[in-house]
Amino acid sequence: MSDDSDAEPQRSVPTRRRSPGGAPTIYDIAELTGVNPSTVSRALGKPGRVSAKTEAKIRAAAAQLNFRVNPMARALPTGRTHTLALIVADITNPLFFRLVRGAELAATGAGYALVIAESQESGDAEADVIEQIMPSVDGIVLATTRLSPERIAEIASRKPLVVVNREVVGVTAVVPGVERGTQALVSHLYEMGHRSIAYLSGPVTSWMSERRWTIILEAAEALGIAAVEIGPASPTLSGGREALRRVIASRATAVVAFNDLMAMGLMQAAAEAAVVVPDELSVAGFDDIFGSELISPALTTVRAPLVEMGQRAVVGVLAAVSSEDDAVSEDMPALTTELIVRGSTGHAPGGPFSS
Amino acid sequence: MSDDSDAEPQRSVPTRRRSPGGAPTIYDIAELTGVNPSTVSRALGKPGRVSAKTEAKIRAAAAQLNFRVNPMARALPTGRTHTLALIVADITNPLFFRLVRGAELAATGAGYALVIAESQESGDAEADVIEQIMPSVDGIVLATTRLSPERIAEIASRKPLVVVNREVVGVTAVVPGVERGTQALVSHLYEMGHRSIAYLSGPVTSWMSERRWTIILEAAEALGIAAVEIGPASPTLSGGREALRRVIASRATAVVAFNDLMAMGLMQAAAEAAVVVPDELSVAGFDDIFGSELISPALTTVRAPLVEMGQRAVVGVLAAVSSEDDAVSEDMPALTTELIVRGSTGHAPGGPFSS
DNA sequence: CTGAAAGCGCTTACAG
DNA sequence: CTGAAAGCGCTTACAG
Repeated sequence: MSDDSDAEPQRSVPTRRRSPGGAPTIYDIAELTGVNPSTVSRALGKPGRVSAKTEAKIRAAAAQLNFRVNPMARALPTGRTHTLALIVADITNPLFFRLVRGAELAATGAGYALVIAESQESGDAEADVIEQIMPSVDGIVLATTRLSPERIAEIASRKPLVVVNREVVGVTAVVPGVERGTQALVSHLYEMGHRSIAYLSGPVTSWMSERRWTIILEAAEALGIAAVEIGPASPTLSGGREALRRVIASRATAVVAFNDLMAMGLMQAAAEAAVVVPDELSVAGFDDIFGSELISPALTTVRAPLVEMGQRAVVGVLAAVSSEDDAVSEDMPALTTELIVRGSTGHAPGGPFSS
Repeated sequence: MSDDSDAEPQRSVPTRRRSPGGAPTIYDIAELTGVNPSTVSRALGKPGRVSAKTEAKIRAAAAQLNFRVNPMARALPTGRTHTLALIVADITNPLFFRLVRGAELAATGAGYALVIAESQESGDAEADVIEQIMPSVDGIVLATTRLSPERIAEIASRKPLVVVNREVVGVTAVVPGVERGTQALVSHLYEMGHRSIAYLSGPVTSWMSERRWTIILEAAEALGIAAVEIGPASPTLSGGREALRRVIASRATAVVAFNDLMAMGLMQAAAEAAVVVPDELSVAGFDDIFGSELISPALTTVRAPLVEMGQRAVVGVLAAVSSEDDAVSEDMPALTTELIVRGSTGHAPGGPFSS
């Protein structure tokens, strides 16, 4: 009686998909193994919640079907997307490469995907980008400079957030100790005979630029030498280039730029203006980005542990994500900075060692 | 009778959330405006499907509640995540900065998020990463070198995919025309008196490395000069450094590296070995990455339009995503490469112009 | 240990 | 133009 036109309506078995998207679901596995979908879910989730035998069957079926849990479907009931956002100001700034790599490593290692978004050095864009990405992620690493502390605190109240290279009250921060490297830099310049140092600052909104200047100022005061702040300027090659004139006018014999990019711009402009580095002007930067070693003379810089900073920022976010506890206590050893002396700094002109 | 212990059980009104996550939902808007949630969904989706009046009310309420559609929830019924993946081999290779920026621009401009994943120059990792990210994205841009054409074609059969800097039958590719810049480079070297050129190749699996070598070989043959391939080598600074010995041994007077990073490594090693560039050895690379201009002497290179390539790759994926049509026809003007002559190439030693 | 049910927040035929 | 319902693929109390 295999008659298709049987009067009796076929019992409507709720044949769950084999979805058009093609991807197998837990229903396929359930069908294949003869268990309930919820059992499949349990077996594939935390182990030990299902008999070893059933679990083995289910895992085998999952493997056979090449099953992957649908992250979207999982995110809905759990509220967990297993995705983190890293917001940077400018993707093309080499500073971010190592930071991104560190964050990537830590995120991937924990089974999280990392969405990288760029705020294009604009405060409004920054806020928009964050607002837009927020619902898709479990937490955020913020490595930008334009947002106000109030906005940041507000975002932190909504999602786990870690800021990099700045401090905001009540928000977890990953900031290397700048003192060590920076003081070493000023001492180094002092020993080379410099008695007047210019600091070329970055964006006004940059907490880190402010911080670096403060330390330079204090170190200069302690040594009894002159220090002057020039800027603010764009934290880019051109920001550095455009500042050369003011640096020269300051009569400082050494200039420390907010970052390596600016320092390099300064050196390029100096070369074009036939100002010899370091004989006539010593130049130093911060971060030790790719290229610092390549430029000629190679750039003296205060190196930051960027890869580790990226990793740590992600670890911090993840800790907040899982503990759901707002109180994120940090017990990790302090991150610090280190002076790398290269050819761009030398004896002060007119001093006892000058040629 | 406001007695809590009222015997009559309270009618369980299905009070829809005001979710713990805090984010407002379309149910909140529906409640606030007195319409059905489905109407809210329609009003906020494609316009014109709801009366202007209702839509206005709904939009006002949405704005008031600061509503953002939950991308996960939307992805489930639609299958669209509004997220794209960009897979790169090595995030710290400056080559990718401009590519990433272009991709970012195009994606963000289209309302898509971009997930960046790194495959760490390993074929297995590459496959894993892709497999893992697949369910979360609507399409993929692949800028890696390790995957076999078969694997790539297989992936392309499952999701919209665009490959960058390589060609795979049946898969949309964004590849700049290498001929122009490369031929110009060989001509330039020829005119400088070079009669023997070495090509330092990248990974064996690199389609683009092969392609560049082919063109150099053909150009050299056409000019009647010698060309030799050295390698394969790692597409990194150290890959370049380690190859110097073999380059010298080849007696070629000019070396063209697979990419700028390798060319720079070669120059660093040359400097350490007191081999003067370009007087004793001319060096050139590909891509014109950040740093090429900074190294001394500055690097002669064949520049690729990386930002535009990134944009175009995303546009290509998006086209496939929306047309759902496998036949992606490309009508865009060809992308091309351009020779940038800088200081690292000069007259061949021993030639009529040599010092 | 396992099944049945409800729900995550949205979309989309299906009626009207 | 709008409402009611079903469903996307998963998770997780609730029973047993």
